[in-house]
Amino acid sequence: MSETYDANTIEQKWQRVWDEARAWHVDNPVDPDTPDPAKSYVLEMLPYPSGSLHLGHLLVYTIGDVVMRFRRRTGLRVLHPMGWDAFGLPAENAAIREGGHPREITERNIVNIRRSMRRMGWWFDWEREISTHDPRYYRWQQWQFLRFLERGLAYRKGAPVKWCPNDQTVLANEQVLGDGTCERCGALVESRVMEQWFFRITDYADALLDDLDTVDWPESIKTRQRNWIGRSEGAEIDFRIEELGQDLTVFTTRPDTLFGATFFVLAPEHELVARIESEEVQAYVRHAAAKKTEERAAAVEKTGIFTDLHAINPVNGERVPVYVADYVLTDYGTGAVMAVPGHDQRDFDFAQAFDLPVRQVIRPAEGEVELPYVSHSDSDVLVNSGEFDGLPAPEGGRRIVERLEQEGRGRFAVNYRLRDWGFSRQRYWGCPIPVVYCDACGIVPVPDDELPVELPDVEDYKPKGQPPLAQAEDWVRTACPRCGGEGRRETETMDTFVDSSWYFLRYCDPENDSAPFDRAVVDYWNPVDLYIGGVDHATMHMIYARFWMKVLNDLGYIGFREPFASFFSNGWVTSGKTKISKRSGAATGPDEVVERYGADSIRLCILFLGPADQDMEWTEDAAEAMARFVRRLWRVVNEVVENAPAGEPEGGPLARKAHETIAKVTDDVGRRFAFNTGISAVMELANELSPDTTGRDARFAAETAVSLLQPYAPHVAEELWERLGHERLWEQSWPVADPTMLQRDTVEVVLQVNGKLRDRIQVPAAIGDDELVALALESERVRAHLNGGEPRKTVVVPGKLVNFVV
RNA sequence: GCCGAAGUGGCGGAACUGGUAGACGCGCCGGACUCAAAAUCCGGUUCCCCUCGGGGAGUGUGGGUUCGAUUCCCACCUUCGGCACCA
Repeated sequence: MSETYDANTIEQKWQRVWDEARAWHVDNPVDPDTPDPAKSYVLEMLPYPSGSLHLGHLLVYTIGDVVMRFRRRTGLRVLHPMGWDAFGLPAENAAIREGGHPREITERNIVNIRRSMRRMGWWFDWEREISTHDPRYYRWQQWQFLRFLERGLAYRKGAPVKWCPNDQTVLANEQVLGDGTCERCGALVESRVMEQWFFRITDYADALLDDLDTVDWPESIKTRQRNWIGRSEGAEIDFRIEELGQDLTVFTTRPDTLFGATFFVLAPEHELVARIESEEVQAYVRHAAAKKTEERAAAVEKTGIFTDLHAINPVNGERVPVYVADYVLTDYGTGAVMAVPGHDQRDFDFAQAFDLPVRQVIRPAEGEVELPYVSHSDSDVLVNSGEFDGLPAPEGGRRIVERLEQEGRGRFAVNYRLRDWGFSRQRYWGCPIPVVYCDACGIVPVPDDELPVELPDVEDYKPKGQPPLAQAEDWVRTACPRCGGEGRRETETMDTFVDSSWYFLRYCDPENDSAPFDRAVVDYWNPVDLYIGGVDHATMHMIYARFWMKVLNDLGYIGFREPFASFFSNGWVTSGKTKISKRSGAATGPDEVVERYGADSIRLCILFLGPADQDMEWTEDAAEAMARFVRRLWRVVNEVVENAPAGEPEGGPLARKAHETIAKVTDDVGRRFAFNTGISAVMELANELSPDTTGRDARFAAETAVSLLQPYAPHVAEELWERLGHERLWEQSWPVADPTMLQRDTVEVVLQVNGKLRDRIQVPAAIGDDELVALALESERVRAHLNGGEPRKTVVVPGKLVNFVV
């Protein structure tokens, strides 16, 4: 009897061995200019270094580790790095709350998490580790920002921004939740106009949309990005405001309804509205602007006010009243709409409330409908539309725009939901923006040779109207790089999404101190072959990173346009019905469960819970079950070592089963990412082994099970491999199923009558159809169900079944 | 409203291109070992009926295609997710 299984001892032993061998490291190629079909870049989204690992981390990094180990053993050269998304609010808030410097808190967390990661047996190339708060990293981010600035891709403008009164910072639209609260702290978000830094991501809207066709991502993720970009085709139409003698442009996707425009509406935030002198109008605007966006959206009753202005419909010269109403959104289109109450529910509601005319201009080819008629089909025709009457609606719309185009009063246009990316933050713990404000020269970039602009220490991280960096007076006051006069540094910092837009390039060349990276090395490894992470980053992070790559490509720094060739989106891990995330905190600490069950069992557990791309509920029962399996495997393999001789397998049933398992696991892990069924297959093979299984096939089956389990449970696999008399399993080629072993001499054939299973018989695999049918008809059970009659029809699936139809 | 994904035992889930539905695991039941318990091992476990040979039903619902449908088609219901007063 061998000693009992002790996870901790074994796991620590092998982790030492791997570290000594630097088994997790991969060198850059000697000749990066030669493309290498055997290279593979496997990357998981880098973690935010909060206090400790959570269950979500357990899943992502275990998936990545399993894929990486599998790919290595199939002969690929795999890059699998790790780094820290170290800047950001949580560390800063912790510093405000508990004192201390965000840097100290962050670096302490990094030490903890790195230790936990090694404890899990995850192989990351620690010689490539980076952290976004390291000046050696953000220096090159500043450098890239300056390149963007030179091309006008980074710019400053006053814009209404979402302002979190609690965090005292601007939020991206994406960081405001659906109920109008702050993603981070839950406070109600307000609207403010501020000078902000923006990246011109909207220039890339079409490229971001089109290039989705070139990547291998789940369709649902692509759809989310498409929704996010929100492209709609339509037309811009100029309405002359009679009293001001000025044109106002509206965007519409329904130019075919232009003749039905019976009034005109401006959003309260529209710049024209501010110039209206009427006290009544201004009172309404104040009232409307004070309302929260979501209240406005929820309101069924339309409110608004007449402005005394009139707009001239360019298509028919009609003079229609101009209203201000909060049902028109400032964020979409131009913030002004032509209202077509006959064919839009919102406009209709407003017309009813304000007693405005409703005109039908679209009619279904057959029959009448009640207004508003908002659905549309290709068979609809235009009515009450002058010379365009009788045209099918889509064509009519086109013709209307074409005519307006000739007259210079309209044009075909595309509108996007996507806004430019506002990336400045009024917070301390972020990458400084390397510009200087000079009264004489304006915005002056910091010269490349003065980078990095290092983040100075400040007394207090709490923003009080102005960014915390403003306190560092000595740092803020600096000579203007252009004229040498008095200048002031930018005190805002970059959104952390900038940090994560290019980190995967830096891993390729982390030590480079003359450039962000060497182009040849980056082009060798990239694009990332498999990116793994949560759906929560499907829009923001993954759109920003795609944008960044397109810009770098346009500027000639990289040779590709898409960062992530394929993407695996892992599910949410919940525990006790609460989401495990950095916000809600982990209910069960992974560190404790690892202590209790061992890393191998936990790795198996998190993957066995269910399909890795679906949400799953963490239970300790599963950890218990996996620990039981590992112990059983341990015992059984040790028994095999004692009882079963080594040598060529004999090709019996056990060897065959082993080969079948190889085929199954290879497919599950290598192609389908079905980690749970891969584990099941190994368990099934292990179930065939028992204390009294002997013979060379038993030995072979045990070796196969251990070898196949290695990506999942690397420590115990390595230990058992050694006990089976071999060395360095991690360097062994992945086993290949022998096709001849997958074929059987005899096969079980199912016999059906009218599609119902009636019997099973063993027949030679090579049997002919006629012979098989003859054998099938000998079955008593089949004959009983044929009731002595002859089958009307016989279907034979060779090697599988015979179906008699009566 | 539009778009996307999914509905299978008591539970998590399997079934890759239409071919033995319920792999693997949990839980439960029975047994072995034990003074006892834990641990471990062996057997059983979709439901209903049964004369213990079997028989019938069954993958959200209703239709369809097919010798045969969890898988394909149509309609519907439910759940989850994304987008949305988008003019």
